[in-house]
Amino acid sequence: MVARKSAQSTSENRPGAPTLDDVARVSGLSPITISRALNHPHMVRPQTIEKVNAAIALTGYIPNLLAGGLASKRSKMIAVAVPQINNAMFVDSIQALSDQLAVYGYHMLLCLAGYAQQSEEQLVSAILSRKPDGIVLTGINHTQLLKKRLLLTGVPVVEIWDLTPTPIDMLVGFSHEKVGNDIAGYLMGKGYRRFGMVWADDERAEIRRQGILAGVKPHGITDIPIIRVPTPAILELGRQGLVQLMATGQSFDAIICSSDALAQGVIVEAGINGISVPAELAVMGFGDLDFAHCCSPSISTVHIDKKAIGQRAADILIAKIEGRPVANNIVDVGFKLMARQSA
Amino acid sequence: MVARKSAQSTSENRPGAPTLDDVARVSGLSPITISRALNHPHMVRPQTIEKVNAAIALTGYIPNLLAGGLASKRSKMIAVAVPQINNAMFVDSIQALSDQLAVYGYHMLLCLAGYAQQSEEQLVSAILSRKPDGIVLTGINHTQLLKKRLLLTGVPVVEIWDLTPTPIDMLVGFSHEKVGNDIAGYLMGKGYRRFGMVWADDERAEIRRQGILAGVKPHGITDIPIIRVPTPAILELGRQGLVQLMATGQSFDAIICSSDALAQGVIVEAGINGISVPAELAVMGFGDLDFAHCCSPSISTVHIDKKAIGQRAADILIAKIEGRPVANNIVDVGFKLMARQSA
DNA sequence: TTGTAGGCGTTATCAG
DNA sequence: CTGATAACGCCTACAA
Repeated sequence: MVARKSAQSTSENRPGAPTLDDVARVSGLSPITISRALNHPHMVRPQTIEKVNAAIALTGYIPNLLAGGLASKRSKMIAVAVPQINNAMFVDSIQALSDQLAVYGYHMLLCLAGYAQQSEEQLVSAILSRKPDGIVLTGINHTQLLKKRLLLTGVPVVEIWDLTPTPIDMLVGFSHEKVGNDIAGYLMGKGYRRFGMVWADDERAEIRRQGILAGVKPHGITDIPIIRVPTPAILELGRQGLVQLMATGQSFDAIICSSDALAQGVIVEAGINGISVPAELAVMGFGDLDFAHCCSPSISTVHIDKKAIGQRAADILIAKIEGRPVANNIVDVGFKLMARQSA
Repeated sequence: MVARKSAQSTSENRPGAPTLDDVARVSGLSPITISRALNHPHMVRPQTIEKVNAAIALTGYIPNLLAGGLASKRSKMIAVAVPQINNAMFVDSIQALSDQLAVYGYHMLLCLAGYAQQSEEQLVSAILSRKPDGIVLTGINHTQLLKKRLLLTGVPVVEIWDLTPTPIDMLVGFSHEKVGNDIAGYLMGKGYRRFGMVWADDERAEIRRQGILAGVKPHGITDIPIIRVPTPAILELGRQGLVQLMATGQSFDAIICSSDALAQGVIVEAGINGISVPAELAVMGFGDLDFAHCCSPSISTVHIDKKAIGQRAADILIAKIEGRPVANNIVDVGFKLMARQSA
């Protein structure tokens, strides 16, 4: 305790991690110059940058984005709220979104409602504390309070996986009602009339169902027997769905499912019961999940460009954040009905 | 412009969002009391808390966790690095991890290496700037520099989905080598000898392969024909895999796949070619994905408690962060071979 | 149980 | 192109 070793240039005697000041001291420059070298290199002479890099390597400096974000009011972070990720539908969009955000230098704070069923409202409120530069929300149904809060803070918001002329801010998705209409039209065109449904408990699936009902109504069909299943929709539930439909004693010539996994389950169950698909029973899916095109029989379904949803969402969100013009705040990525073997 | 309305008590004339000071002013308390009411309610009188809540509601105050984190050195954020999320294996673990983190009041920064193939090292370095309170890493293979960095910063780390006696810090996973051994033992026990493999290009899958090879070696089998496929492993690749294996002209009695999706593909392809499973060809998967138990034939596979991995990882990580004792820094969740119809 | 003083690490602003 | 100064919003001491 008598004589302390003379403090070395860097941080010999300091406990915490090296800071901008340490780098400044080592390089003989001022802190702000280090900051600029890192964030606005074009404002600094090349040889100065080299000095800075050397000092950074020497000190092992890691920037503190909490401090940076506090000072600059930009966190370079995007919050993404999804109901659940173990739903095959969303995963590809999230992956693409994350990839594209990375391109722009942003990180993703992923918030899952999860089993705890924390409401989206609470979730987003909590997230706002992190000061994300932008927010991605799933769907277009949000509480009034949430919308108000979002509008109040002014954070750029992109809603995905649905369509409305009046998004909170921006939107990338497609019309589930139209999907339903097209499915109805396709199956009617093929001559099917005795429909049954195996349907996940999901708000967008419900809109597709309405679209289907609207599509078959002109043909005198006013009701379709339906078995509802919980999310995430998995093969097993499809099997159970068909069993339950058959137990009603009615006869069917086409089963419409709210997702490909359910359709696959219906097909498996049909196979076990000696019902040939599509000869005796047609099966229609949704989503064009990776297995749909190469099952046997391949599944007739609706293709969604899930990757595009994530990518475009990142594009317009970051554009807005960085002040670049956004051509269109509503992006309809559409969909494509894939006529395959099962229906 | 002549006379400005007299400034109202809250923020009428202030541009930014309301801060702790605003709440303090409105409630007639000091900022620190507001802070405590929010973060350490037990240190504040109930009626004071009510006053605070009223003021918060009035002002529409949203805490700023960037500032809070900077001051307290705790960000309440966990960074999670996963190679890709559109890999059915990881999704359930991530969901469970996120759910459990939410229980403890932490948010998840999800970082995907993604298609850009940004190295994990760069990824984690970038992440450290956000000052996460903890980090979850996939697997146990990391560069020396990364390990050193992590050790240096002292952030608690949990590695998941693999096993080693020498983790960086903590670990939740299982032995892929043992899985391989057990698969070999099971199939040998069933009398299969002419093996073929359809295998994803993945480091953990490779370890399982080594385990299988080690397991069959005592029986005089020194090599197994293999078709390698890229990740993510999907049904289609399984089909192609079987086609390619058959094209070699060799005969097989059991196809071992690195994942259930591939196994499903092999089964589909076999079915199309009139090869009966398992009578003429056995098929083994891995992962026990949701569809494995209810396909037809059901898939013999290895069950991993994916949810437990995420949950336990959250548990020990948060325990360590919050200074609670961690009974064991290595958690082996094990696995279970599921003997079903396909093999 | 509540308040005061000071600092967390960075960047905006303005000056040179 | 570089630097000095003053925030950014909150929390950890310590004191009352």
